Amino acid sequence: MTKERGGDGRQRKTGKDAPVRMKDIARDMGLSTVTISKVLRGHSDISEQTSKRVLKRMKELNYQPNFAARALITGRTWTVGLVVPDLLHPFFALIAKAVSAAIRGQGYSLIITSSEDTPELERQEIEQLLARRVDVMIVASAQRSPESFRRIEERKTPYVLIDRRFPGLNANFIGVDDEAVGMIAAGHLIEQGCKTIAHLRGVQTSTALGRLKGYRQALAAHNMKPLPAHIVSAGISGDDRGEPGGYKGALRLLATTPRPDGIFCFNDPIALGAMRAILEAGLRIPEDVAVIGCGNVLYSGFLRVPLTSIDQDSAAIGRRAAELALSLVGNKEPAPPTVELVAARLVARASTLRA
Amino acid sequence: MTKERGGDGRQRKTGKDAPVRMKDIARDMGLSTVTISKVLRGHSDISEQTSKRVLKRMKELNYQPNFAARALITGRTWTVGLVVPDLLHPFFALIAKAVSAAIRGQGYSLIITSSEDTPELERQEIEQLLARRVDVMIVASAQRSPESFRRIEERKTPYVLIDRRFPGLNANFIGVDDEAVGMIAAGHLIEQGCKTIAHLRGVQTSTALGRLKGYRQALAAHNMKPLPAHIVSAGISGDDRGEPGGYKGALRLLATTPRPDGIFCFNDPIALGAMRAILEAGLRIPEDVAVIGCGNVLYSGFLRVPLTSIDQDSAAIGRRAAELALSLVGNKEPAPPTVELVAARLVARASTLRA
DNA sequence: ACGGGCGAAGTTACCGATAACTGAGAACCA
DNA sequence: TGGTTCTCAGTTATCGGTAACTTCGCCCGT
Repeated sequence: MTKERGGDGRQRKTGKDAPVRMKDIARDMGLSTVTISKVLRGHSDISEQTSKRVLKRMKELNYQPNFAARALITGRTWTVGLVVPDLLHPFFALIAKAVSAAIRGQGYSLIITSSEDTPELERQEIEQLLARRVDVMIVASAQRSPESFRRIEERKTPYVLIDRRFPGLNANFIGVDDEAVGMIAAGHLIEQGCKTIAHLRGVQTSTALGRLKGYRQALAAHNMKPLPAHIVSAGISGDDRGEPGGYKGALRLLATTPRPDGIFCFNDPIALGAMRAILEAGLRIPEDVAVIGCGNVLYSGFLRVPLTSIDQDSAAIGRRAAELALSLVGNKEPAPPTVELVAARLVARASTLRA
Repeated sequence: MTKERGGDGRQRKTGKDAPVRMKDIARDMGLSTVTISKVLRGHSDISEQTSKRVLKRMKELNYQPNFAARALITGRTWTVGLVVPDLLHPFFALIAKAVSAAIRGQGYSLIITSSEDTPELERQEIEQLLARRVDVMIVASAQRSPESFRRIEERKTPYVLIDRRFPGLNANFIGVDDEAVGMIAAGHLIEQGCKTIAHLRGVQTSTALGRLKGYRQALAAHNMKPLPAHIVSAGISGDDRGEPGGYKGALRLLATTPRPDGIFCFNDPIALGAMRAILEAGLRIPEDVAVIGCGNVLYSGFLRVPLTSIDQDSAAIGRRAAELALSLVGNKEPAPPTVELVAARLVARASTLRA
């Protein structure tokens, strides 16, 4: 009648090697499981001698704690979730890399998901991460509204927004000062002697709006005012961003009168498309039209015309976001939100230097 | 004396909302926990009527199973581990994106780690993934020897190698036929009239060796034989790959006599560096030196000289690897290894077209 | 001598699910 | 009518850890 299931009767010498458990070590050393557990967690209850012996035996047996069991009782999964719009975009790839590096060695693992710039998909991915009970989330959101984040807050999972933020959502945020970005970019074009400066803007995100605002401010400071036709969106609904969007947008800009002699592009892929349109139209960069991008993440120096860009230091964004995220784990009370803007800086190249 | 811990006395109406558990639903409906569990798993034990009611209530309460608890008893974590040498390299970024897309909606999550092209770091990352009991691993390895993989096999965790493989390791593999890549690339240069074809090779990996072999074969087929000085490694020990390695390597090649009039580069970043060196030396591409890369992952069409490259269809590699990986989960006996090579194809651009 | 305090380890209950078995009726069958 | 099958659900024992107590000596002070 004796039930002989795994629990005790497990064979440990047959080479079947199911992973070693605390129970195995405990029996092996004539101690209780709890003692082993305490040693592992550096509990003060244990004599130094016992502790050393146990640690030694753990090494020998190559013991690895079972994350699932631990998570079940402690509620912590030692997992960080990262949601980005597109892993292929170097800006986000670099952030992912930086986050990964920052949590490495802290015992955390990183679940990375891509929303493909689709709000609905992003919502689902966030639900998945919540279901997995990640300890904290880092999100570069493609949402239009902050609703999903209310959900995260309900679940009391801390999170950090990066790159894009939401008006009215008082959340942790790491990113650049997009207004400054817009001002630097437009200001640079003005310095280079551009008289008619257009903006190939992004879709309705805080980054796009901020850069637009900065662009307007820079122009206003020099008594310039953009024509409505000189502010064109590179893609309407997420279907047409990046290079193709830049190409089409630039075509529209080139058809206006007066034709712009400088274009500030929301990001580098868009700038790439814009440059293609400009060159195909038989115009010269930067003599006829100067182009500046944003992100500085492409092999910008190797392009047909090396592209001037605003560097956002995405590695720093990723690193700081990870550090902030880890600091939030395990807090009883939600800490007051931290907002941190990293510095943006101009990297001037041939596409704007009219020397 | 009655212990009143979480178990039963949990308050569910206070807005404290700890996640809903099976137990909550069970009590709510006057059923047992097990019944709920069976419904969730589509057990045939349950009447359609009960099943529907339970499912409905689950939806209403937004029930989400606790992965940790499930993993603890079933041994499955519904987690896939992906190890790549560098997330920033578009080739691997695209693979990550494809893997992510392929497992999306299958209930799996993806833990992505980067080895930074360091064998020791990769070993550690693999250990982490094993400790987390991922269901299956996909690895683009930076190892020199297949030792770490023996470890994975000991643990009976299935895995799929991508891109790089190991002689003597009979494992699942998805990648390109590197010999074919080398032959196509060198063959193309020959067709374009190059007489002296050099190779900027990669470090000691199966990919580098395969491409080198294909390169030699293509030359041999045309009675050409490369000078030893015309085969240069773009980086010795993982410290100097990519663009800088290509630059330095090309400088060495340009100093040889006879000077090569065609260079087959191990990958696109290396080709970029090589082109920089060539242009800086006052030579023309492709008239003086034709350059071909491999990967076709950069914005190759937008470069100063648009780069001819061998497309490896990395999206397909990622997708197939993910499909294969998922098919391995839960198999009792390790299935005989699957090896699958995706087709490589030439994308000719200005850097080789001598019209 | 005796209660108190302390160091070091053990007991017990539980985290939230699932595997494996048990049980109560209803339907079926000879 | 008694036995056999089905149906549909419930009981019980884990999974591998951890939190919160409890226990057992032993040294101390009064």
